[in-house]
Amino acid sequence: MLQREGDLNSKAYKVESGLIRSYTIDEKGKEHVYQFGPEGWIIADATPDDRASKLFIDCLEDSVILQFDKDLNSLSIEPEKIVKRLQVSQNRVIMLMSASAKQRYEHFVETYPSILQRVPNRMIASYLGITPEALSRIRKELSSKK
Amino acid sequence: MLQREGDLNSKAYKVESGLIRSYTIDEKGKEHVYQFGPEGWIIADATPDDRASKLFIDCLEDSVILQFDKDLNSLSIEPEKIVKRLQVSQNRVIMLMSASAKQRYEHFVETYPSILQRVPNRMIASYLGITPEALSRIRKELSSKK
DNA sequence: GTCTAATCTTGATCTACATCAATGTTTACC
DNA sequence: GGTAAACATTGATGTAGATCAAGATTAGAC
Repeated sequence: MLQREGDLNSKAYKVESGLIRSYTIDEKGKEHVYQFGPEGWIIADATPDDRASKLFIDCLEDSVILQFDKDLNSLSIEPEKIVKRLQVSQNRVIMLMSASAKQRYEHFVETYPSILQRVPNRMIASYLGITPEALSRIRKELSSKK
Repeated sequence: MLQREGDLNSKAYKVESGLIRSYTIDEKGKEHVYQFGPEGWIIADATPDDRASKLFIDCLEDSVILQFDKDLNSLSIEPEKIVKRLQVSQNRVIMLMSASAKQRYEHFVETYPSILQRVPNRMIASYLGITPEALSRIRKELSSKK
């Protein structure tokens, strides 16, 4: 566990090896995966530094993580990385608003085939914004089609 | 209309006055508002510059817009603005995944009270990821509570 | 290996929101 | 100021995906 909800929020985590994730827990106690972070990715809570963090961050595999301050002046985070994250986030919003659960799953499979192998289905479901049961049925349907 | 889906995607738009919006149109022809841009905001499609744009951008009011290249080297966009947009986007994803339509509407009302006055309800609905009918019923329910 | 706990699957039922259709209400333009 | 078009509301019905519950499978810990 690298960071909890409510923690001070000034750190970013660069994944050297392994796999981490960031997620929220809602009022019903349900987890919602915001992001997976495989090797090379930087994971951080984008809420302002002086506010309490909204995200939990933890490791899904044995990992080597570089922790550093995310303040802008130090420019410790490359701007392209931020823009890249914005791309991902924009895409995610559009998918959540306009695509069905099945379409979102297919898109995930195409976009992150390697992550698919490495995390349990319930976390994929959580990332997609659906329940494990719904994902199971989608997978069944897709596999029978082939 | 400032930008269409499929256009080359190297521009950002700074709103001096007025109000603009970015949105997608899905395969069924339905609009999905990605962002509203009131005075002071910068609106751009975050997809890579060399790819075709996924977003339409147009004006909702008579507006004065500054258009400029969004390439990073020129640093024409202040980094804080990008981080700010990332915050908004992260929040949006979390809301879409974990909150009901009613909660999302209440959050919108608190966060962007001024925009509420300036755009038709159907665009608010679109931003929230629901239909105008659903929004109408939510509003009815909330107003009767008071 | 065996036992326990986590995960995945399957079925039955429920619900939030979508869709469709009709009517009412603004808005804007000649 | 009348009239057409856009927008908002309301009701009836449909549906994707949630929830609940019960097995089946897999994976770690000893």
